[in-house]
This record gives sequence, C-alpha cells and structure tokens, in this order.
Amino acid sequence: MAHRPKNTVLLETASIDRDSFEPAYAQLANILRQNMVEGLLRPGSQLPSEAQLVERYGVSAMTVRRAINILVDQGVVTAEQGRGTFVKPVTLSAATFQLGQLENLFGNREGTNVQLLETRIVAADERVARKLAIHEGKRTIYMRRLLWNDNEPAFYHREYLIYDPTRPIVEAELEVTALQQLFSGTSEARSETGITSSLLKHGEISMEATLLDEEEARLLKVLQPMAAFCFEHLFYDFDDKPVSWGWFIGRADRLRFTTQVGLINA
Amino acid sequence: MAHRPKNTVLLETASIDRDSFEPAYAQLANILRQNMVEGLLRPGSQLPSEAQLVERYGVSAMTVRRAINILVDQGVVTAEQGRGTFVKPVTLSAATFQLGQLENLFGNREGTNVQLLETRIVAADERVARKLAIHEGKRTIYMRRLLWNDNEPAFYHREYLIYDPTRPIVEAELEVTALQQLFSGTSEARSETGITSSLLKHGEISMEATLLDEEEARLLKVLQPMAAFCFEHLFYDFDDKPVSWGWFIGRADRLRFTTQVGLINA
DNA sequence: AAGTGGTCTAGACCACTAT
DNA sequence: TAGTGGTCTAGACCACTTT
Repeated sequence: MAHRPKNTVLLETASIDRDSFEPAYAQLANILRQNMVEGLLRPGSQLPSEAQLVERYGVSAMTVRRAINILVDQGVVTAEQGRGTFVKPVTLSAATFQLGQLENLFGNREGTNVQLLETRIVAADERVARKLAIHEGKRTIYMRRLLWNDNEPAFYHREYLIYDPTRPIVEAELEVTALQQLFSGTSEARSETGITSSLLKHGEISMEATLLDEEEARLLKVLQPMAAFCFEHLFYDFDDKPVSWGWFIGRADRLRFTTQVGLINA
Repeated sequence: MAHRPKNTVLLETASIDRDSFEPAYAQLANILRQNMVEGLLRPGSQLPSEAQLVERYGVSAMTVRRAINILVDQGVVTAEQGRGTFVKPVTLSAATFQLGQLENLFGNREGTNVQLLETRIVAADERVARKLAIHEGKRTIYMRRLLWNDNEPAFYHREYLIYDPTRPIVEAELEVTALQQLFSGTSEARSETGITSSLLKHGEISMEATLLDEEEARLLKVLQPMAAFCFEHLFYDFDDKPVSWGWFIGRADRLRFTTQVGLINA
C-alpha cells in the first residue's frame, strides 16, 4: 500500500436513485456537496478516490468523473492529478456579481419602460471617435434614454451608435443594441419571425462607482451629492468593428449586488 | 428525412490533433467557438448535430457531448433536446464581475500590506447583534484595518467578530477571516503545516456604491464628496452561525470592474 | 509499484421534437 | 418515424504523485 488515503471515510448512507429524474452524475455531485455542507468533508480534506466512489455508489467511472467535474466547475473542490481531490476553503475573491441580477430587481416588467429623451445625429468628438474607431467629425447617432421602474427613473442611458448607410445598423438594431437585452434576460434565441439576426458579436462592459452630475441628478430626481453605479458598454459587430458605445447610470441607493461563496445547500 | 437540418453547413477544414496536449473535447469546443467568432455560425443558427460532428471530426459521441457541454456552460450556445443546439445572441445581462479582479489590481504583492488601526472588545448594538445573531450587549471583537497598495490607502475595513471563549475563533482565524483571502487569491488548500482548518463554511457578500463619510475620506486621504465601492461580508461557520460581519470601503476612482460578453477568441 | 486524476471509445438506451 | 440531445457503461490507456 503506497499512498495512504488518510482520513478518507466513506460517507453517508445516501445512494443513487436510478428511477429519479435527476441524472446519476447530478445526484452524486449533490451527495458529495451535501457531505461538505454537513461538515463531514471539511475544507482541505480529501474526497474519496474515484475508484472508491465507483464502488460505493455503483456507477461507472465516467459518471463519477462528471460529478466531480461539476464540483470543480462550481469551485468547491480542486482535483490534482496523482494526488486526489480536495475541498477548497471559502474565498472572498471567488465572489462574482451578475449584471443579470438587475432583471429581478426590475421584476415587474409591466412597471418598466423606456423613455426616449433625445436622438440626433452628432459629429464624433475625439473621445467618441476613439471609442468607436472612426474619424473625428464623422457622424454618429446619439441617443439619450431614461429607464423607468415603478414610476421612478432608474437608469439614465446615453449611447453613441455608428451611423453608416453602408452598414446595416438601422432602426431595428437600435432597439436591440443594449436595452432590450438588459430586460429581456436570457434573450431567447427563438424569435417568432424565425431568424434572430443579431449583428452583435461581442462586447466589453465595465462597472464603476461615480457621483451623479447635475443633469443626471435632475433626470433621476435625486439630490446631489449622490453615489451611482455606472455601466459602460462597447459592442462590436462580426467584423470586430465597434457599433455602439454608451453607459448606464443608476442611483446607488436603488442598486445592490449580492452573491454567496462557499458551501451552500441545493 | 424528417427534420431538415436547414443551413447546417459542415464547417471549416480544421480537425482534431490527436498528438496535441489539448484534449480532443477542448479542441472541438475551440473549433466550434472559432466558427462562431469567424461568423460562420451566427447567433440563432443551428450547430451541426452531434452525429454529424462525430463523423466530421472522427471522435466518439461522448467527446462531442463534452465539447458542447463546455460551450453550454460558457453560455454561448443552448442545447434543446429533440431540436438541436443553437448559438446564443450576445446579452448584456450575462455580464459577471469577479471580485477576484482586485487581486490583479493589487498586483505587486510586495507593495500591499495591512495596517491594523484598532482592535477592541465592544458590546453589540442592535445592528451588530442582528447581523451576528447574538443578543444585544454581548461582547464582540471590533477591528479596523487599512489596506495599503503602493503606499496609498486602498481599502478601509471594519469588522465585528463573534467573541465566544467556547468557540474556536481565536487569533489565527482573525487573520484568515477575510483579509488574507482577498489577497491570497485562490488560497491554496495545501498549507505547509498540513491541515488548513478553515472554520468558515460560507459567506454572503454584497456590493454597493456609496459616498465616503468624513472619517473614511480622511483615512483614505481623499476629499469629499467622493464615490466609493462598499463590499459588505457576512461569514458563517460550520454550524451556520455567523462569525464575522464587516465591510470594505474603497475609493471608486481606483476601482473598476470589467468583463466581456459574447464570442471572444481563445 | 500502487494509487490517483484524466481522456477516450463503442455502443446501448432513453426522451423529446418535428414531420 | 427519423433525427435530435441526454445518460450511462465497461473497459482501455495515459500522466502524475507518492511511497
């Protein structure tokens, strides 16, 4: 016996229900996580080896691996080749905040709507030209919108869009560009018309905390000084050319991102 | 022929290199993603069926499934049983911001250090008692710290810790609780002493944008009014009892979270 | 040499969707 | 009924770590 599997107790009497709707790999992953939740498997300790799990739960090696891969992807264990699989300790830096949370916040889609404040053609100044990778002075579409939720202004959105008659960036896309997406959530790929021809290939989004300026405070109906979240976004088409640059500003006292780290049930 | 696989062209001449270090499933996932990046596979369009991919790339069905699962996990495609697998359009709300980004920001670990401003025993007021689920008036450990980066104060951290002689929450844990974690990144499970006995089971973290108050501004050496990020954290032990409640406040002009959505190379 | 994670296959079977 | 994604197995082989 070369490698002594130290304190690797074989845990719990729970077993796989072959008649369940839940796949065996998912059941096993949950059993293992439950063992961690209950403290039978503490941070730093080693999981039973794959061979042991195969025996104990009567599933194939592939199924065990898949279960463990899930836990690895979830960030609760690390698998080290030749050594074993270990429970990871809780880490602050593992926290991730999802922009999609805002959709829940804007829950009642009835009460949310978009007010177009202004849309006009403007010449790109140095900053806009740089962001959109066009020449200074070229024409762009400038839009200002106010997003309402429950009869309160929630976000002030400003956006510059490429204006190029040779590029198909017209009306339809204007709507899609960013706003619909924010609310439409996972944005089902299936459209009723058949084809969802998104022109957008990818985008960069950044988040900052800022102070509202006078205009922003007025539109959002709050008093200065007021902290705010600012989400800047830059979207590209399939030629990797920028098509849209803009930013959302929302009053901080209405926004809060939360997340969990470590071993949570279910 | 029942279900016509519409415009499903079999793509690209790229193929799997069996001698590569990169596993076949990863190579296939990358080939497929590359097809999306290049625009051969647009949002809404259907991927070749698994059977087709098996034939085209000469790998087993399991390998194909694993490749596709990766793309599903990455959120770039959706797989619908009985229908097919489709490319997802870009979505703003898919953006996720990782707290771990701060570690890169605090890159030079040489230049970062922690200054303990104060530590004392205080009686829990109503708010602290509620957060830590103890009785008002019970003793807690209150700590104030300043986190420096490049000879600049970056974060001001305040924290209340359970003070209970019957619970092992002593000195060693004080250090670990949150700070080490913020800097130590993935926080390797392997400690030199052998056992990493983290007492923390899980935690909740929330992010807000706020204004610095007078004391915070003074300590962080900035002028009011100044926007700031506030990260509140509440950690629990393996009995699901709170052990630590506190918050980091950092000047907003030094912090920026960025992320990408959609189809990115590599 | 023994034990560990990691990859891969060939084929079976199931559940769902479209026609 | 044919095509689709989804699960599962038994066994082979490899690479790494420990003793």
